[in-house]
Amino acid sequence: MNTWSRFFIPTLKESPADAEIASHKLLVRAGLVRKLGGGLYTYMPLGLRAFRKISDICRQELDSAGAIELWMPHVHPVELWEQGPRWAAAREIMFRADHAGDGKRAPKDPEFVLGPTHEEIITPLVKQEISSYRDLPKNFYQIGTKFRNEIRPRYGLMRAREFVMMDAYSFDADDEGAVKSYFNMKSAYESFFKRIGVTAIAVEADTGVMGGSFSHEFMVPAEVGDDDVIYNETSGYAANREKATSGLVPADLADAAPAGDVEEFATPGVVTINALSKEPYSVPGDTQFKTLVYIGDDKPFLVILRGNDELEEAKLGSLGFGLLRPATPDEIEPVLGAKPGSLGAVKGTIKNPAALAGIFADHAIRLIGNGVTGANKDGFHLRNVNVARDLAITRFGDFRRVRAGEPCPQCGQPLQSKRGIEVGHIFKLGTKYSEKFGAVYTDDKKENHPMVMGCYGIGISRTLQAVIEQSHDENGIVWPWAVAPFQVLVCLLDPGLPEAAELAQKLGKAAESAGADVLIDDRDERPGFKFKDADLIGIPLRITIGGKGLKEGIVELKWRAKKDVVKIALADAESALVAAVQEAASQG
RNA sequence: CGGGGUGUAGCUUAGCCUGGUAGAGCGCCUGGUUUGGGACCAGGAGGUCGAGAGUUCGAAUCUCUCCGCCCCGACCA
Repeated sequence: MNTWSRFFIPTLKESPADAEIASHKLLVRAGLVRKLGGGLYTYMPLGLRAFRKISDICRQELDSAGAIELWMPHVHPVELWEQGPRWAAAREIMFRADHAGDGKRAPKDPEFVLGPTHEEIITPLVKQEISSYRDLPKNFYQIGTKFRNEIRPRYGLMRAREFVMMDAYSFDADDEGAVKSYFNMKSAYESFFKRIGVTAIAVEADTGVMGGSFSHEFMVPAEVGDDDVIYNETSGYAANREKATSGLVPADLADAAPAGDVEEFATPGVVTINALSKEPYSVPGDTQFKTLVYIGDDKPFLVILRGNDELEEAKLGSLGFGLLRPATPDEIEPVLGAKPGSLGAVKGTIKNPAALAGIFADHAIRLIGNGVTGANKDGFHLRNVNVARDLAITRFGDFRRVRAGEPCPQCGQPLQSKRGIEVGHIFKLGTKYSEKFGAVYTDDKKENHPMVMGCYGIGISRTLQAVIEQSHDENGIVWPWAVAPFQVLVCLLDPGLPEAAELAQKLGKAAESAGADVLIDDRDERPGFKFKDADLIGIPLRITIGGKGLKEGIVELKWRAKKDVVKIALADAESALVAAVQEAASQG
């Protein structure tokens, strides 16, 4: 049994200056982690215990879902990444793992990188090992360290450079199987989050640099989250804002007839939607066309939105470019013939249309019908611009950012929005990686097919912090039973009293045999000090043994999550403690 | 990488504007008094003031460069 004096829990009265949010402060104050550098943390003994609880439960849930654990290297030969489908985008967040010396080896490009995830490793492995439909499906997973050179590490473990992730990769013979694997993992995730006592909701998500066809994120609702979840309680619709759609544009909307000929008018000095909406022009934002210029794999392209809509940059991913960025004014003028502020996509006004990779319009501009846009001539705009007649659109798509209050795409009721922490992600990848790496199998008709993949991640270290963010009060952490580093704290107020110390041992052992992890606070400290520490580190069940209580013939039982203290006669202490442990364990 | 901030003992910080002996609280060590919600008294250890250069008789303080860290933006588990 662990005693506090022998264990190591360096608690702090004050919050470290560099911690901003509650969970980060508590991680440090409760002695769970210590910082080495930006985004680099040591898991202290107590923190490691909670961390292990989470990863063990994760492992159990994946095992019972039929996934198979393995362990892949963290150091990767760079060639695998160069061969993979996303090297251009992925290399920006990857650490190089060059040799540290300088003399012996000829300087050249990095030979090794540190793994940010393992598609590029597992796919060649499976190509090598599996070639028959008889060996499919398979789902491999590991729980290990990942390295990402985040531009901005943040909030402690929330976005770290080195972090621990469960990553799984499924391989199926066909699409139907892949969908089955996908939903199998989705339900494994759901039971995982339920077991660790975390509210995490699955939302539709963008596939990002991963590629693939569809995807869900698991979000822990929290003010400090980095993501916006757009949802509607009636229909159950929930999506990351990057992916969210709305019912703003009716499916049966007819294109407006032209309202008249296109006319040019002078707008000297007007370079914003807002300026054009004011006197003397008074063109409302929702009747203006906004023309944005982006560079996709070195070629410019246009995106057209309603004037008062914002571009949801992630949605440009559907266009299939590898690298995307906004164009600079210097890049825009030679192509369109004007500076930003007077841009448009009206046929015949674009200076060098051949240079464009395409003109992509958001569906919502069809609501405008006839509107105003830039003339591609500095200081001039065009009116009576008709969507169907005048704009040189390559194709329509969903590019705008959805706002709260717009109609839900499923039920039409207003959408709502809240912040969330992304703790898990599942992707149906398709054959993107298997084709690239030649992971094919032979079916029962002797035909070869690429395997259909899925990939799955849970940020274990991030989840640890999300638990704290979701479960704390002004005094400290309130651990859910299943992930608490210890579940029972025996608070020994008078460790010098032999009968008290003896009782602590006896009750501790009883709780242990009932299945709890027990910590005895045997330190020679004042009671108030020990209670403060107990609240801070958040052990769910506290049993207090003190000289005073012993004289009265009682011990005290207190749940961290509750206010009241229950006094229990000495004779009943053991059975009451065991019953409490069993009850907590059964409720999870 | 752009914008903003910050760096003084293990932690939280004062001092910087207006240059002149580095100070406090917590924590730590010793002794004593205390002991049911972060005790008190006395004594003590602990600081290249992020690094380098410059200005100056003299720099924590002023100037420049670099570095670290934090926050806002884009990326992600």
